[in-house]
Amino acid sequence: MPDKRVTIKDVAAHAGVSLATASRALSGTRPMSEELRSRVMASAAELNYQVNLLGRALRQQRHPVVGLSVPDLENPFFASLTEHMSRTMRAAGFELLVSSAGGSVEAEAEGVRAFLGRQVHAVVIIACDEAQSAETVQFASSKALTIQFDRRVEGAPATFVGCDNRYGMDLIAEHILTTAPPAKEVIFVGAGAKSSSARERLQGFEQHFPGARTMLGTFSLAWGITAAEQLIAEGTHNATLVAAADIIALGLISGLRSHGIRVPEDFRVIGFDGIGPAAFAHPPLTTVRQPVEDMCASILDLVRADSNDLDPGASSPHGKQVLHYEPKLVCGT
Amino acid sequence: MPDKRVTIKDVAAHAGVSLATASRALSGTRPMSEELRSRVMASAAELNYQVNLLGRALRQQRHPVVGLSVPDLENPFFASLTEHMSRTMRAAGFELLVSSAGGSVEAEAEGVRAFLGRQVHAVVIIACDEAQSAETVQFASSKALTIQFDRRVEGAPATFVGCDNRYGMDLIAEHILTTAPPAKEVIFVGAGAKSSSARERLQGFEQHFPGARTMLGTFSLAWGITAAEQLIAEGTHNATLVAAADIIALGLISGLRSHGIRVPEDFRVIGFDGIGPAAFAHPPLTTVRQPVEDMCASILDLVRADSNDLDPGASSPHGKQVLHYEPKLVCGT
DNA sequence: ATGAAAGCGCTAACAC
DNA sequence: GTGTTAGCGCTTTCAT
Repeated sequence: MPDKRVTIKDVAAHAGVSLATASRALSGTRPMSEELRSRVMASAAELNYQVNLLGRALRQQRHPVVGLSVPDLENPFFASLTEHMSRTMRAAGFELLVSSAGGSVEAEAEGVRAFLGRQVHAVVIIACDEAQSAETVQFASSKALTIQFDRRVEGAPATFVGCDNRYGMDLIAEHILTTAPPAKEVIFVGAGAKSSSARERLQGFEQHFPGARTMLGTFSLAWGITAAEQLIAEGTHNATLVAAADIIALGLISGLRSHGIRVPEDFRVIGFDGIGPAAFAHPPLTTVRQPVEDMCASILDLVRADSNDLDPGASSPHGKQVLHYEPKLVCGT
Repeated sequence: MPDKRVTIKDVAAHAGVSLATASRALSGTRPMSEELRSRVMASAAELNYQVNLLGRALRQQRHPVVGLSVPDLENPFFASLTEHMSRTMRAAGFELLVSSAGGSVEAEAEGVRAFLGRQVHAVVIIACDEAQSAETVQFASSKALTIQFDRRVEGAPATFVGCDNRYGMDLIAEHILTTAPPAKEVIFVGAGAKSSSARERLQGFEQHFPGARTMLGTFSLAWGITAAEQLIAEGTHNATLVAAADIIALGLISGLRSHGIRVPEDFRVIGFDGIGPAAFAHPPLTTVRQPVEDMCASILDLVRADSNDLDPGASSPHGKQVLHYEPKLVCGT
């Protein structure tokens, strides 16, 4: 049964001091006599006092809260990004609000609106849809520091932090060309062009393998399985499959093996992202690992820079920046 | 570049009405002339006005926000629970705040404190540690409606919503005894007793297979792989492995197969939870699926009941309740 | 139907 | 070093 609400007023009364003194004691922002301070702290503890951050934020006109919008937490890559962001922000004294769009742009918009209504210091958004999320990113940018993460939308004036997908494909192409039998067919199993990452990876692939076959679905295990079955039904043998994401690659492997096809003997499968389970696959998946830690650190820097910006909009260039991080090849096979 | 802050005062001034009128027009809480209302709405739109939820919450002394604390988002079962909670709450008009503890009870405590400071209507917590999280649950209970989800701590006066782990083990035992060759050794691969779910599943197993071997690690893919390697190193052949979670089961399969061992021919593996990837394994993992949707709906009911409770603590019994949901066997093999 | 004003909990000027 | 007070943005009596 929750306590009756206890405010700083109650603490002050209990300690026999003024509100200001109680506030100063609790936030430790001003020097004061040790005797009073400890008396206030004792009262606070006794009354089970907990600061009301709403009141504080309203008064201070700022609070250390960052909102993160992700497309879908069932996708392990996004779950991992969220976990890393959570750690990074917490360590730096920022609270992280998370909203999962569950694949819906409407839900995404609603989540971001809620962030802004809650006066978050910054919005970090992994956009659901390259086209349809643009409005949401635009809107967020008009209200708070907004950072696009991993996926970019068209023409929004918000800084982007993500990995260099083209370069990642360069690494994969190089790996294939230096290790695979040249006769082997190379097939791209990607996702529809609803996100910049899907598009860039596809384009990167096409640049290296012009005319090669491409199959597009969604970033999901299910699509990988479906694609595998399609390939089997068509009688495809012995190909190198380049997946646009580890989750698709794992689906491919699962789908191939369930039909008795050997990986990597019959089919070779290569992933992208570097999620945990990829390393544990049998054999370990060859993939391109995104430098998630570096990207999170970069976002923190941006948030901090804006935080220190006492004259907002003056010194810091709020223009669009693009911060690309280099992924690294992780050879499994 | 963010706008200068625009408040309801600006809207009122722009529309040439009082603050009260502007507020009523925007929240639609009172009847008023259509002409004024539309004028206010137009001004709000023109000024790109966005309500400040901090001010509203402070004034109303409540807001429709629920905090969810999870142990670790890299665990796909928790990611899935989070995704489901997000959908459920959003659909019901509640905003969901998510905090991931990343396995640390300190981080968990910090996250929950932040929730409470933010005056959340309810706290839903999947406790990290059966013993060490007790204090945090206790504390949350003293400040807001608190619901324990999936994992329970010792002696906290907070309602619990989760699946009936003992019953789940009954189902698994029955399945094994009716389908496996009796000679096959049965081994439990679980997690240390840091959570109630780990403990209950272990106890459920021991009840059906007294004296059977048990191996305890963590709820992770890595532990499943390690356990598999340990079994192989010992020369174990042909056993039925009961994993305490799908994620462990998937690790076991991966570990076994990487040494050329066939599943399910040589070893049979059974999981628990019913996460998505389990269904896509090859062959599909036999597991016990938790009724996640029902559990989320149940939590929503509890939150709503408390929400409607205008005289808090009077009608609703804020005592400890235990709501068990029945898992269902999903046969993969 | 509309406006004036109080006040949610908190902190930061400003007095003393 | 401590107290008094204004006010952050909002809703909601209470008047009119």
